[in-house]
Amino acid sequence: MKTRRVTLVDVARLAGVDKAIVSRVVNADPSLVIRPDTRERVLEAISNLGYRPNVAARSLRTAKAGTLGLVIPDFANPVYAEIITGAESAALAKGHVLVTGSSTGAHSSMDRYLDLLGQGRVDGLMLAGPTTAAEQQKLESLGLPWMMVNRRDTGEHHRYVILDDAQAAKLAVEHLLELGHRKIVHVAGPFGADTARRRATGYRQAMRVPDIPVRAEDIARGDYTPRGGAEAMAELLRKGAEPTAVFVANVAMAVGVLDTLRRADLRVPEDVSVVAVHDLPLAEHLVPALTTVRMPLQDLGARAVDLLLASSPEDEVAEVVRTAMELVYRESTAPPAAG
Amino acid sequence: MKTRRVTLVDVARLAGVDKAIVSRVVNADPSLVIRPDTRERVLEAISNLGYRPNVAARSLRTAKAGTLGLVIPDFANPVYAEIITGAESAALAKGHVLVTGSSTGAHSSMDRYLDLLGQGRVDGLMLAGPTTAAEQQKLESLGLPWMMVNRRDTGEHHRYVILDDAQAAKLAVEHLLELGHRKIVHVAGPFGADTARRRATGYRQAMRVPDIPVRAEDIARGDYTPRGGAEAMAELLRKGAEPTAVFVANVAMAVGVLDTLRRADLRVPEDVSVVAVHDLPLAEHLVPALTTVRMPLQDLGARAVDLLLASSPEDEVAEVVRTAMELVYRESTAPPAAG
DNA sequence: TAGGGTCGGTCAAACGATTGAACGAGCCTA
DNA sequence: TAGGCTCGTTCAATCGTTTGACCGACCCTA
Repeated sequence: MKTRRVTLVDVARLAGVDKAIVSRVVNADPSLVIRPDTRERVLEAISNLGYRPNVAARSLRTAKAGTLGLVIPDFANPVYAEIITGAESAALAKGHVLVTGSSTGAHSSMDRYLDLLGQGRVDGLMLAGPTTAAEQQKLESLGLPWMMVNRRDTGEHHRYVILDDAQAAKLAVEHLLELGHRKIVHVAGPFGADTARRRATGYRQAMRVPDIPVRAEDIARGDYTPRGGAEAMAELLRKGAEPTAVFVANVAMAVGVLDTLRRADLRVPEDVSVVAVHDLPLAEHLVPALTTVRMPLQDLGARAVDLLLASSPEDEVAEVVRTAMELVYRESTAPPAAG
Repeated sequence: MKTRRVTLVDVARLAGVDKAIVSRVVNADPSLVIRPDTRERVLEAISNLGYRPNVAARSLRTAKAGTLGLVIPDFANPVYAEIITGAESAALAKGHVLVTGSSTGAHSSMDRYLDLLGQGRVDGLMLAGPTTAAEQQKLESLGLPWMMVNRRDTGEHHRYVILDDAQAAKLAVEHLLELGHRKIVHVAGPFGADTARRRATGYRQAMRVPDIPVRAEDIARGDYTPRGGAEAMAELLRKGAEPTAVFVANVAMAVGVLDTLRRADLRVPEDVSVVAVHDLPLAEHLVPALTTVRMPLQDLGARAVDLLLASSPEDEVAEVVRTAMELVYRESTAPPAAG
């Protein structure tokens, strides 16, 4: 019972019109003038036969795939889950399908993807996470619009969308300042990540307002992982800093920071307050529940899609998404102990 | 500088051969007999021009998209992240691209996806997570091979791949038994989830070996969320069960279980041991670090892809992936307190 | 009644790759 | 030297849609 797939021609035959008519009806071509009853016949034929346009043929003809690509480092990282969610939603709203791939799996890599995507599989490409200059070079050569998401690209020709990380950091630090903290240290992210650099800048800026000096030993760097956070916190304690509060550059490191503080018999928030960027679902279930700054990561993903669809390969794109950020006040922050 | 895209014809012209030759070289057609120097010329032309086959044209001709679809409920759930990772890796290994979509977003739904996928966008479809009978009906009508992943489908015509959930449950409960526990209760998953039912069955089976009776009040049901787990645990305590150990059907609920135990001033593992299925990255960072049973979720995703690619729409597919499972012994389980 | 406008369609040429069939040039054999 | 075989390559139809160009019928107007 090998039912051949239904094509435009089948519909046209059933409706007694030319396939061109059917095509224009399907695509709501504004230049089409048609009698209501003819349109009715066509629509009926479509639904009777269960016609669905063949995407390959359409793509071939129009040179548009109706698909966008998003490459992330790792599906297991919840930060990317939010970006994906936002991007998918925006893509669907514009009638596009989103292909999300990870660049760190056993069989995957940027290169592998660029090969597989070939020509005409996607209309544009978004890269979240680290990318080498060589890869950016290769991207340019594809002739596709592309964009870095949550990372500034290097190079003179800019194509990126990022969030206002400095502002997020400020919100976090201001929260600590308002609670009365003055000895506030910072567990920063890796030097290579520009998000980490912007958050560190925001920390410094916020500390400047009440004119609290930030010494070198008030900042330690981790690699955005729990272990990295634990080590960075340990380093801060070892250096003799006796903070009443810690601003941590991401939640993964905050997990490690809490571990280290627990081992050092420092209670959170009684002895030390902890606040981190950004508000992952996980934050609520840590012990104590973590105070965070929620960043608009879904908006970031959505905005990337919109910009991508609106841009040509030659365009310059550089945007900072400034949707409101919010401090989520939970149990890990409190006023410093008196005295 | 609108450089026209490079096609087979361009390559053929440069190499001084017919485009048929180029096509066969690109696809490594075994029926092709060709002089080594000709092949060399072709390959050189390909690389000089940077030729990449047009996917749409190829799909149109071959009626194969080279793409598989995977629909999950939610990107933020780390369980699906593992399935995706496995599926992506297997798809790439077979030269296919994986399109992953979520069915619960603002603009997405099963239906929306089925429409968007149209005809010829994917060669097969995998559904992880709940699906209605109506949706299964619609899937059948697409004429595509499809498959439920980590869920048994209803209906007489089976298409599913699942894991051995009962075995996972047994491993967890046996671990508790070996530690010396006998008062072991179960926080089960929602009735609608067949994974939950299989895990409950495994719990009962394991308890039968040492002939420990399982009473109705030894099992409470949650909805696979932290809150659900917390409530189920509270219910168990209220019912007067004085367990020395809890087997929890998933990690999300275990988070809630730990909360409830903490609130009830029961120490873990001194007063109550807790073990859960499956080993998410998160488990290691809970307080105390959670003992779990690691299930081969990546294998599940990979196997689904392999089966999908090997099956026709009419085939029956029903497989239980039995890759070894492993108990991950952490801090939340210990022998029961003496006396 | 010739000329010009709508209306309501039809025609046919792309888009780029795949693939069965055909074909010419050598060479071998009888 | 004709016929057949192998080798290496070319020919051309085909996949299903899109879309600019064209066309016939009808009505209106001068």
